[in-house]
Amino acid sequence: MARRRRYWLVKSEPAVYSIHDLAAEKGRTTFWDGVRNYQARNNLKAMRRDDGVLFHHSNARPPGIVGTAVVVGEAREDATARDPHSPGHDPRHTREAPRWFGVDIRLEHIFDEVLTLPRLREEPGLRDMELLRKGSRLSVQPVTPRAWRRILELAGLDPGRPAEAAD
DNA sequence: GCCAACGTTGGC
DNA sequence: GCCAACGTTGGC
Repeated sequence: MARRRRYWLVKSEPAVYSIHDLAAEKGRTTFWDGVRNYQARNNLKAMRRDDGVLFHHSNARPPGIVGTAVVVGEAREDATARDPHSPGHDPRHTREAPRWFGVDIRLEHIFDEVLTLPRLREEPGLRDMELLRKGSRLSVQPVTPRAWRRILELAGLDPGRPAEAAD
């Protein structure tokens, strides 16, 4: 009955919103909003409570994966799309017919060291990651269980809950 | 700062 | 429906 846990990766520019900003939030939890790409939005909508999230710093020096979070609430309307003063304002979005969504995530771990893109590229097992594809821009992307486990190993963490254990 | 990659827009 | 123009992302 239980759905298998899924894994995701979200990007954020640390100058805009870093993992340390997430750490400073009440309950270390935030509503992940502002996504304005349909594929990324569809990934947000596919997220379920307890899914694992890799937190990536883009446009950073160095860019890389800096920690993990967990999905604590499923997709709901991104009200910033209704705010005329928001850069993500979209007049096609209404409360009644929402077009854009966000999810609630809670910080789990901040890695001791950034897993930089060059470091990740050294890993044969991670070659297929969307993140490492040339020109990859998708800001919310799926991660395979295998990649999740490898990345947590590289970060020196126990991959945690036995994600692949019998349901 | 450069620029490749890619999504979106809008004329036709 | 096509596709050129344009804007954005994000590594380097």
